[in-house]
Amino acid sequence: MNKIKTPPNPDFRPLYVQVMEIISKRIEKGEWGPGEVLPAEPKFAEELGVSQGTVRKALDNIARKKIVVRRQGRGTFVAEHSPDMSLFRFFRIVDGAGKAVMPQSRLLKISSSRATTLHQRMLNLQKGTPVWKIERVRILKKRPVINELIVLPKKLFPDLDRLDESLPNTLYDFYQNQFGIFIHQARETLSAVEAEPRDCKNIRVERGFPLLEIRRIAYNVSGDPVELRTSRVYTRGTAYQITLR
Amino acid sequence: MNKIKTPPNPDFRPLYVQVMEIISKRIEKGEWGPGEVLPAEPKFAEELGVSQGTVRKALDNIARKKIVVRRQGRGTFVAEHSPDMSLFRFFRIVDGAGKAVMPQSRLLKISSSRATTLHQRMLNLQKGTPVWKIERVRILKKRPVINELIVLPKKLFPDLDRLDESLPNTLYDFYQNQFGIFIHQARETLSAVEAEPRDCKNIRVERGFPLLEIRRIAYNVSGDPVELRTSRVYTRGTAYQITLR
DNA sequence: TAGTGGTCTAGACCACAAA
DNA sequence: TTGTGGTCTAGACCACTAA
Repeated sequence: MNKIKTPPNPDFRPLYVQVMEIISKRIEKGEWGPGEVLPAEPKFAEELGVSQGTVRKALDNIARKKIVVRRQGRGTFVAEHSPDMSLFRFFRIVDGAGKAVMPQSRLLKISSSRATTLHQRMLNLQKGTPVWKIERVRILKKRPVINELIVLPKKLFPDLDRLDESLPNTLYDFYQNQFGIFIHQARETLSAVEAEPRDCKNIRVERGFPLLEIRRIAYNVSGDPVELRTSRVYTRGTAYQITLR
Repeated sequence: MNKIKTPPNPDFRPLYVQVMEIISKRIEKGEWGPGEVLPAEPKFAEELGVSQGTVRKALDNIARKKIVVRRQGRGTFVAEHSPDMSLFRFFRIVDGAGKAVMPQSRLLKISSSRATTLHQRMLNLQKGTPVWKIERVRILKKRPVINELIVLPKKLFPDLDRLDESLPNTLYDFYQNQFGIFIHQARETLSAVEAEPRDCKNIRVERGFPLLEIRRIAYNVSGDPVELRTSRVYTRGTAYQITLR
């Protein structure tokens, strides 16, 4: 390592920030996969020529960004999705009592298509790039409540259609295990819309009924958009809930 | 200080957590008001009988919770609201381009009332407790887009009606300056609803038009609910946007 | 028992702000 | 110049995990 710790330091950002960047980049490159253990703090300290305290501060910060998980007595691990945590981290739908719920999914169709102008802009794609379209209905207490359309670039999700039988309820652990794509952040844009014919059919409401439309763009660890998801939600007995701090 | 640092430590939580709690409580009690400077790290360290590093860790954590603000070379200050930051922290409405916007407000009415069953449950009040009701319309580019109803316990906001002329656009800095109430957190529940007669009049939509209803409960630093706010938003050219991490 | 992360200390130097 | 928070180090001990 000659990039850091050549006193006087040629890079004027704090050492621990540089260490954060080095380790984050190595995780992004896949040097350690989801769930794998990283070298211990003293190893990093020696390798990078800084004190263990500095490595600790760097790793603590990376852990706060949920890129790694620290476990006392065991080590520091690359974060991974589990069906369980998906529920709380990216899914904000609650029932009438304010409890988080995870509706079951019924897959309608996986089809092959090309990026529209909307997809281009949202997913940062070239015009006409091949994409997958996944249509699902999500069901709560035997009632269909969400009409869901997911758009994915084919390039990142090769042969997705062959896996349609094994498509699980929570997709982000599936993306991680099948395609090595870790969803790290998402931006959601919400509006109120009228039910269209497709909604009427899938979630059994009358034409024009007010639905909550959630448009989500999901990003990987590098900050590139990876998934575009549009959910149209029936909000009688369900709602979208979030805490602002 | 005998609560901490009497080796062997009778309280088995980490020292810095105990220090966090002590300082937080003293802020809650109002020992230092919004914007005021706290004692310096070495002062706290001596007073509490711990090292400066432990105080530092405690204050860093309190700062992450946005209860204090740290300024290099100046000191550590109790957090305060400004009209500017209100925009980004608790107001999630964006325009068509995804830019944060702050609509202007037009006050319709401040009235005196008593807590309904809903208010009781949401604001943790006794039945029939006196409350204020503030009705406002919020305007973006000369178009009314949000119909807003705010419910506040009278006890916490005495003589609010006398201040109706000076009611500003952003209320949380007003609550802080006029009533010493610092809004620290809020929970929002969103659903899609049909426009009611009142909405039709205030934001000029037809009966039944889909609106985004945002129901917000705002909490003070102690975690007690303080404000109940219902906003019904016209979402053509505006939307609710949030980033999940 | 050995190795991991978690806590705590003491002390040094730096960057920044105000008097 | 003084005092603040920010960074960095070195070393100690603790709590937890796995072999």
